[in-house]
Amino acid sequence: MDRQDRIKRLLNYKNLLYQLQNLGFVKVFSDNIADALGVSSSLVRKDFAIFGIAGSQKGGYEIASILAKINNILGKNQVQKVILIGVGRLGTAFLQYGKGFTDEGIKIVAGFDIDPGKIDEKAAVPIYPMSNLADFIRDNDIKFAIVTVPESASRQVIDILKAEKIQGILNFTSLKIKSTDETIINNVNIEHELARLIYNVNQKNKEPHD
Amino acid sequence: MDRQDRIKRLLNYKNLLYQLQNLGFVKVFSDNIADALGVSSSLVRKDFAIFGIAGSQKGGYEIASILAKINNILGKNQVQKVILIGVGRLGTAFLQYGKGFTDEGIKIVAGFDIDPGKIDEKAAVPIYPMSNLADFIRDNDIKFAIVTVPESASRQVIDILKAEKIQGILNFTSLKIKSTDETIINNVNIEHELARLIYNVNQKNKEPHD
DNA sequence: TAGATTGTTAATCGATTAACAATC
DNA sequence: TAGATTGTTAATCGATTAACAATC
Repeated sequence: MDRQDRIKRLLNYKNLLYQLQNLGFVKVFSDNIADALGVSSSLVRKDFAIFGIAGSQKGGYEIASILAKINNILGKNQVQKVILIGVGRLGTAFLQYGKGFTDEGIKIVAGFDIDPGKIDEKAAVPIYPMSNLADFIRDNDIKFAIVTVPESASRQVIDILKAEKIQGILNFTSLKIKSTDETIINNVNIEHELARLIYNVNQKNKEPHD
Repeated sequence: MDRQDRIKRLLNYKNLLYQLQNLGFVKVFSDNIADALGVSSSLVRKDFAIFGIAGSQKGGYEIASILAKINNILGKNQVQKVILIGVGRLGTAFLQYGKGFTDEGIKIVAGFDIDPGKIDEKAAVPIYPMSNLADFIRDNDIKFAIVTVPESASRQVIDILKAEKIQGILNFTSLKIKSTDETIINNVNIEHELARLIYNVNQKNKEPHD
């Protein structure tokens, strides 16, 4: 979990700065960012220094130029095509979400499912049968996939994606899959997020000083 | 992000051990767990030591007893009641998911929405209007909430939850909200997870040694 | 016993923080 | 100028790892 924290903070900086920009702000100090996000100002400056974001001792950092830099770091200049495997409840939610992802320079270009009842090749985001998956990835040069299949299908689907040289997988199944040299896998386990929240609250309630 | 990593690993140990148990395994070595999850065996033993899980130099660790201990640590002996605010696509997905959460000792007991069309007080998990929220929390002694409302409603909903003394919030809106002394907030930002995955892949592709 | 694994200590590593000189 | 903030260095902190004695 080395320097993933730094990129996580970078994404948080981006969100905050867009909000400030909407409020009409032009410049911001590291101290304000620190307060808003609950980190230290040293860390904000250190992060900015590492990502090559420069400020001035006069007016702090210019929001527009930080955002330009961050978007550049994130490669938002070009839209990233993503496919989604498993058009269940969760998968459908992501397909419908659409706009939000577009803001991040991300576009879900197709969904795939084994259930023939789910297929809809004419939809805004077309849903194809699994048999089309390999060809679609190759024909459209897809590098990223979101996996929202049931746990029982998880391993098999991910093996197919690896075989087709998908480079990045966002895995929502409860099976934690390790990254390989070829494919980076980001496991998101919503049950675990909830379990951890509950643990942290229970832990806090145990503390004597209330 | 101090010792949250340790509890995250604990949840991963739990999942793996249940799978091993299904396979008929009774005992396991720290080295096997380490290989399966991509961590070092020292770290597995250190984690176990810290959580009070003991093994033997003969046959390693007994799976059943690790699981009992982990479930005890996670407080799974008693079911945790959770409410969900915002019955949109994502919220519905979680409501339908049900079973998965039950396995974790978590039960979503009600949903809430401002849209009168969403209200369904007779459903398996009843959906109530927002006006019922405060009373429901008090009458049922609710400590945890999942927030899946649109970003525009996010701040307002979370303020209400805080006012009603909700102790833990799992926040899926893109607004990162800080925890307070009273309320722990776990922010899950799916756009960010995807953006980070893409960043990591692009970063890897940049490396000279391929 | 010989071999292998746990449990634990000390060393390492890296991230965060504190502090302050440089700068506007 | 005086005051305030950045950029950066050194100190701190804590988590991970390596190593090995104790143990089965």
